[in-house]
Amino acid sequence: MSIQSKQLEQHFIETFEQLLPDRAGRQIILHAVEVFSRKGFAGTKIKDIAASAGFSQGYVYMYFKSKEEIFTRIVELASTGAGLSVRFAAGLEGTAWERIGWLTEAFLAPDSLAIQHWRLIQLQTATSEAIPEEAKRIAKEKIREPFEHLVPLIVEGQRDKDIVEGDPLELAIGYFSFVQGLGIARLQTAEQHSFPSVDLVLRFMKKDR
Amino acid sequence: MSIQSKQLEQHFIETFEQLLPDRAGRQIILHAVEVFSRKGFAGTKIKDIAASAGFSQGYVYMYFKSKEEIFTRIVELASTGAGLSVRFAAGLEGTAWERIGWLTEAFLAPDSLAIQHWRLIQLQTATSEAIPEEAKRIAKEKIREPFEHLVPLIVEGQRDKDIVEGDPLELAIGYFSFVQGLGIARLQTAEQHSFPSVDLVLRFMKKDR
DNA sequence: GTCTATATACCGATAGAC
DNA sequence: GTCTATCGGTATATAGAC
Repeated sequence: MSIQSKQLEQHFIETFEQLLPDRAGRQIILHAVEVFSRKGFAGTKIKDIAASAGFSQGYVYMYFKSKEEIFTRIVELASTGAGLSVRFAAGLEGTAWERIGWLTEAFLAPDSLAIQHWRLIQLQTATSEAIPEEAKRIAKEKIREPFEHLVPLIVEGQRDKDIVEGDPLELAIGYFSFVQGLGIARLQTAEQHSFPSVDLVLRFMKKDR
Repeated sequence: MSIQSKQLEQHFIETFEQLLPDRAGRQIILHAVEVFSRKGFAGTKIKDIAASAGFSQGYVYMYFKSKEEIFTRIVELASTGAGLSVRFAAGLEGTAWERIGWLTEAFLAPDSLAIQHWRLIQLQTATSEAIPEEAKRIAKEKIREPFEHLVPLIVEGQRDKDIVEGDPLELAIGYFSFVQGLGIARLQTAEQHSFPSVDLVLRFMKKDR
């Protein structure tokens, strides 16, 4: 794994460290992310989160006024983090093609399970109606950010003759779809070998050689 | 849209027509697919399904003994259908590359919303723990089938020099991930233009030209 | 065949004890 | 600072009415 993609993962983790509340509230959020990502919003009981964090059921309400509030807070963090990751990658030293490669490497890393959990939350937010209205609103509002940082990177790569010609937004949608799909596939397939490499993933947008 | 991918869609629909029960049971299943796909297993109330199908809440229990049974039955149908679609595509007349193209076309068709709903159920089954144990078991058991039909097709495409060299299973995982990711993206992005074409999607596995 | 009414259980949220 | 007890609402599943 490259130094740059490790930096990216580190940046991702540090960003959340800052945004998270202190003490018990932090424990609750961190465990809630994990439980929500496995069971979904409706399938998660406050008792599950409390048990996971090592507290009693009622104690959670000392820090959050409702299940909705916990979920909405998490969606806000996840949505912000997605945009920041891409922005950080875009700001690294290197060609556009290299920077996209590092970003992809970080996204596909099998051991960055933390990132996977946050992405599962985003997935639910995107596909399920049974989540708080405010969470939906926030997610919808922030979905543009990753695209806003990736599209200029793609345009630069096209100028460098590394990326195929065509609508940069179409390429960006293809990119995030592919990466998102692989993140899901990684969770369901047991076999970690035979998993697509960064080079194979980026081949769809690589200019003919 | 090609004749072949229309045939594929038609085959998909007809397959389910046969597998579905008669009369009210069928109506319940069809509406349950739609509601489950929008709200998830835990987020769906029997009342929602009943209301959607035009029945009272209690009436549903004349045909199914529990919510779990409805969901499990749907997962079984969806899992079977996924394998059959790929098998049908593999059996069409044409080169391996053409057949993969038609399959992709059918998968990405924006108007085949029925297919999208079935796929969302599969998505939930793959990513959520808050679903019936038997549904998980069935989904896990049947996930191999689409791969078993696509891998030989990829090998054939490699022999024809249309598909890049490399582990066919890796390419198959990449393919289904990409298509799955695009299916999700289609549901969240409003803009239907700027959506990746079949050619762009398949570019990642196309042999250098 | 279809609906209404209800038993039973569970969960989110609150209040009060230690 | 943390837990236990409980209230009120809601959902599943059943039973009985039309």
